[in-house]
Amino acid sequence: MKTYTLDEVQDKIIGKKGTPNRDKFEYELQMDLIGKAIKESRQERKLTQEQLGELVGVQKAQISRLESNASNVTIDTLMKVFTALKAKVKLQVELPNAKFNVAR
Amino acid sequence: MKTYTLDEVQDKIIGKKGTPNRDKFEYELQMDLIGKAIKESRQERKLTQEQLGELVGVQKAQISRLESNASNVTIDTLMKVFTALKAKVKLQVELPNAKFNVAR
DNA sequence: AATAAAGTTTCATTATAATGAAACTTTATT
DNA sequence: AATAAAGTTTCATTATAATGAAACTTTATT
Repeated sequence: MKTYTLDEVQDKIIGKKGTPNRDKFEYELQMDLIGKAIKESRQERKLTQEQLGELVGVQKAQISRLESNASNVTIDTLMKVFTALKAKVKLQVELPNAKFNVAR
Repeated sequence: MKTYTLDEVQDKIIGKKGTPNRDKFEYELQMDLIGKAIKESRQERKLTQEQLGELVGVQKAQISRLESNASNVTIDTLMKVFTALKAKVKLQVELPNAKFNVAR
């Protein structure tokens, strides 16, 4: 099976690190994943959009929109959905250490 | 050189588990902790609110409000801030398996 | 093929997130 | 103690997230 480094794939497809396009893509990628995460979680729970909507307290249309990243969701909305799915959600923030830049 | 299959790349981008850590902060994704994450990250970078504001493109007042959870931030806002801080942010969604409940 | 179920899109409305400006307060520096 | 720097709060405005309803499309079932 052919394999790629993460950087190889990303560089080739979307440009080198630090370039505007790359930053934007990674940023959008995060956003895209939100809807994907909701959809996959819902399917894992074997629920229809309508059923999830009932649990959350919204119409199925709204679930559809959330899954398709139709808008820029708030944390509140995100939590309502994942709570309904009985999912544990964590935000992991990693600050790559800048020490080595200084060490030169 | 470490390589990845396409699936592994996906896992890496999405963030499954067992990811490396340096300065890693894990927060339960709750509204009140978002601000804390921003503040601690900013301080880790030794920036004032005004300096971070310049990087993000907003006034220091806005940074202050974000850090104090004055509102229900959107993913977009969150990403703008963490991108300015050169932080990597991952959303971890865990779906506790219901199998064992049934087993009983 | 018909029908039902599931999912999507559009339109319109309401609530509120995002934000600057400026006054204000708290904390640090001299 | 004075002064400067950093951070907070309030007021007002604009953009948009959240949402239902209903028509519509796609997918599954009979």
